[in-house]
Amino acid sequence: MKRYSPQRETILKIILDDGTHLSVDDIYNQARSKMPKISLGTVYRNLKTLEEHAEITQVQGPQQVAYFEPNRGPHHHFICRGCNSIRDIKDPEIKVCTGCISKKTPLKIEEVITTLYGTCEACS
Amino acid sequence: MKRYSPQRETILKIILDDGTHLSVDDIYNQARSKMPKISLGTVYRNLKTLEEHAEITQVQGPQQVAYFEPNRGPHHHFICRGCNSIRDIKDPEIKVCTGCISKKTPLKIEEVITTLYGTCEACS
DNA sequence: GCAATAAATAGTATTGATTCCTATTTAGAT
DNA sequence: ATCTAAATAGGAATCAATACTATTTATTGC
Ligand SMILES: [Mn+2]
Ligand SMILES: [Mn+2]
Ligand SMILES: [Zn+2]
Ligand SMILES: [Zn+2]
Repeated sequence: MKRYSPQRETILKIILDDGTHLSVDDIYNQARSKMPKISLGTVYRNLKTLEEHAEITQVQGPQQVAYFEPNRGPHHHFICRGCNSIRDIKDPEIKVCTGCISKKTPLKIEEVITTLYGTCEACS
Repeated sequence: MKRYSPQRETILKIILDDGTHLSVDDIYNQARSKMPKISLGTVYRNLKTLEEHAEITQVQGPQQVAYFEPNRGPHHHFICRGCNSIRDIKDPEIKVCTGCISKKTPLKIEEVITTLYGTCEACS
């Protein structure tokens, strides 16, 4: 982190306190209630910086919209096609054998993202 | 398919003939070389229709860009972070135990999408 | 403390993929 | 041949994200 700023602290705190998956707009609105003059560009810039420093993680939600959550180790996501809600899946059944794949291709695999789509209880 | 149109046939043929993963712009440009007056809106509309009728599949590429390919059964994708190229991964090692998960959650899982990110040979 | 300076910000404009709108054309049915 | 719902071309609008820029602010060295 190159420099400290109250805006960055505010944004990080919002994400840590919430603990779930927040859209940029969620974060922007919450931040504005604390710092009315904060700009949307600042939110985007800091989200990027915080992600680069591994303090938060970006999750690609439905319709290409980004969501952010605190870094809490590798896990997967379930996205409800009814209400677009996102929730964590920690089930270790979802495990990809990266090593096995690596032996068979000349590709360097750096990350594997598995996302489950379906219908949540509320939308059933 | 509600109705036939030469535009739709042209678009489908481009995707079937190519066989790889084409961006909307790729498809639009190829289509224009055959039908100079075709509009971008028509390309988007038909891609959506063709996908709804399961003749093609949409792949979500990097940076919110959609790619399309012929329907050729379930498989996964590798996306190179260097050149943004997409390629198929058919390795059966990538297999998620949907049944196992289903037993543990009240969520209805309808689709599991696994995407691998990394660096291709050319970009290494 | 006090400049110097590099980083960060607010506000605004711009981009770029996708969708929407509407008058016109067209494929398929009777 | 006529009718009508579906599809089209062309353009405007949307919307998340980024870029730009003048101004503010945190940090470093005196
Ligand atoms: Mn999560
Ligand atoms: Mn594919
Ligand atoms: Zn739901
Ligand atoms: Zn590459």
